[in-house]
Amino acid sequence: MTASIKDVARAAGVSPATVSRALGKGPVSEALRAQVMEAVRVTGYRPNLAARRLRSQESGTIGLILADIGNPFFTGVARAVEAAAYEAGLRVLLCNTDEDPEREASYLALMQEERVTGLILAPTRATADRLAEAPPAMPVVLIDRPGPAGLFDSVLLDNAAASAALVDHLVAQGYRRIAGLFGQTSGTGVERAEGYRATMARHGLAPSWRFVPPQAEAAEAGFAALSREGQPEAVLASNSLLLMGTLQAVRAKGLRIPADLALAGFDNEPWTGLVEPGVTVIEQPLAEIGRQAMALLFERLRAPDAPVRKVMLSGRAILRGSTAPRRVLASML
Amino acid sequence: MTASIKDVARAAGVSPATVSRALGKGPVSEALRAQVMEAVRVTGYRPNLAARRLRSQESGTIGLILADIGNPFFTGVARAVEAAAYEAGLRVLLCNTDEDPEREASYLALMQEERVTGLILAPTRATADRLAEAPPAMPVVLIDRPGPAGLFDSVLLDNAAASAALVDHLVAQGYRRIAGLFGQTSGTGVERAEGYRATMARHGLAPSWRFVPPQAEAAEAGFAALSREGQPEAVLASNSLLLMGTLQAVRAKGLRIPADLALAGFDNEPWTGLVEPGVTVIEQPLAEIGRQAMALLFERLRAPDAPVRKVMLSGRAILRGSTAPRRVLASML
DNA sequence: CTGAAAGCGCTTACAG
DNA sequence: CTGAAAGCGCTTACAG
Repeated sequence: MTASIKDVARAAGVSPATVSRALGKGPVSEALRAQVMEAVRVTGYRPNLAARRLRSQESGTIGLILADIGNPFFTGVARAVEAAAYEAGLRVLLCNTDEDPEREASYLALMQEERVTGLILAPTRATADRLAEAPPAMPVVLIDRPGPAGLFDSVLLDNAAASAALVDHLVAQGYRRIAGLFGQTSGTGVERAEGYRATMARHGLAPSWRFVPPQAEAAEAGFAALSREGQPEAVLASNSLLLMGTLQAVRAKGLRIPADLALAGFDNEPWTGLVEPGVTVIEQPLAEIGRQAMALLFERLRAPDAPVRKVMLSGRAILRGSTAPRRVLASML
Repeated sequence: MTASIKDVARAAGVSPATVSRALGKGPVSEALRAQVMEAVRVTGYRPNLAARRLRSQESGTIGLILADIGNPFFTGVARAVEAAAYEAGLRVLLCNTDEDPEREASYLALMQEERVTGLILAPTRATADRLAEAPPAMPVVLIDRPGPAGLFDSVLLDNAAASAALVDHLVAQGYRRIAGLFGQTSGTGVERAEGYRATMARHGLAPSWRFVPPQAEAAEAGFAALSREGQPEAVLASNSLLLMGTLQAVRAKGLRIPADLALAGFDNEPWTGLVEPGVTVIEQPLAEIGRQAMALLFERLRAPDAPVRKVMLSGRAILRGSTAPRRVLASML
């Protein structure tokens, strides 16, 4: 089979301990180190990580559990996490739950079995609740989605402020009947819905909203349901999948944007700037979320008993044609 | 720290061997199994995968090395691979190279060190070439991109046929000056370019193309370069990032599609159907690519010496407004 | 069916 | 700086 450290030792005429030291940080004379390197080359030796981890009791791995690998928000965050981990000499074990609490539980168990050094997690609401009862054995940083209050370090967007900014903008542009579609599986959806409702109330407007599964098809159905309650003048969608689904529904019904319906949402994906008109969105600082999550994790590893920290990042509104000022008269074709 | 199998054995009043058997497939009496399960519950025991792998000499893991986790093509394939692996009781170790041969080499080394059971890989051209000299120690299946001929199982799109279909369609719609932008890092880009050139020749048309890095920004620059050689009537882009970059360049120049320029490319991403007009694309069977890759891997594990197999899948052309028939007269605003 | 023992491939005190 | 020995937490022939 594959060469082991013993084979290398034999080829180099040294002990296995010396091979281990030469490959690691131990003190070895230059002469022996060279012999060992040559023997490594000749034998094609590759260390066995399972053995190394078992012996050293260090996995050298960060776990990253995300809700949807197909969502550019999460891939953007994953990139940043991986870059920071790589710099620190750590590996990333990436898992995708598809918003399924059962898969989340299964991956949480896996992370324990892998004895990962730390865990970065974007939990569904169901898992966020359970996290308090059965906290993982390693440090955890929550990203994008809130967990049980005060128990875990977290990096979150200021969702209430972001929703408020969108509603304020729509109101300023002349829209009043503003409806909302929010993801039902995440605490983030709840926070954005709260921000929406509070801001509508502040403006003295009646809210009209639905919680739906975070998928484009669900948004189409949700939009149809909202429309049956009275055609809205504008729709706010709490993530890019819902935004896309809403746009598809709008196109299917032949509605014009923004003349018949204004549209705003979250995540500045390339397509939101390519459709006509462009869609107004809240841009999230993906890379910063990933970096901050790793920073919190490292600090937690250094100081396990430090107080729990919550990092709140602000989104940035990107205003486009989908929320142009409302024309009260019927628009002229 | 965490409980080990010894702790469970002590709590259950049995030997570690019995615990191991109760948790695995070994023969254990129902009574002892129940005792063990209760002890597992009490101690909160989770098996240590590093120890299990070291002892059993089985990683239970498939490696998946992809060129770009941000490309929906690859996330789609990854989903299918993970689903098939999960069904087989295997884990997936997912790595993202960002088209960087150095990172590819580093991840190939990692896969050896993890002793993964098998490897699914979408290599850059640079790595594909090197694969012949230093073949990995485990079975390898290439996806999306060709490798050294006849050495590895592979699942590929029929790229020449797909390019030909797009060129034939453009020609049938009345376009003649058809330019091409192709990704330079992958063998796929080369195959699509070949198909483009051969089909242009078959129609007696002069080809005009550029190889560019597979990024939207590079496509904008590449499109500018092509335009300097004479404004094309149509552009073919060999993947969705290049397609998006071309569309952005077209928008920036104020060109109308298809009146000033027809556009066609690869990958049926949602945005290609949402922009106006929709963009004609070749849809790839993402899930099928992932499934076939896993199937080839399993067969290879079962029969290491079976002949090398190459699975060729066909794309499906989705025709949209971006390639509507050419109007020879200046279009009327 | 069950237990005692060996050993997977490493790293790391312990001596020298 | 170097080597012999122990041991990380499991699984698996080997006996019984």
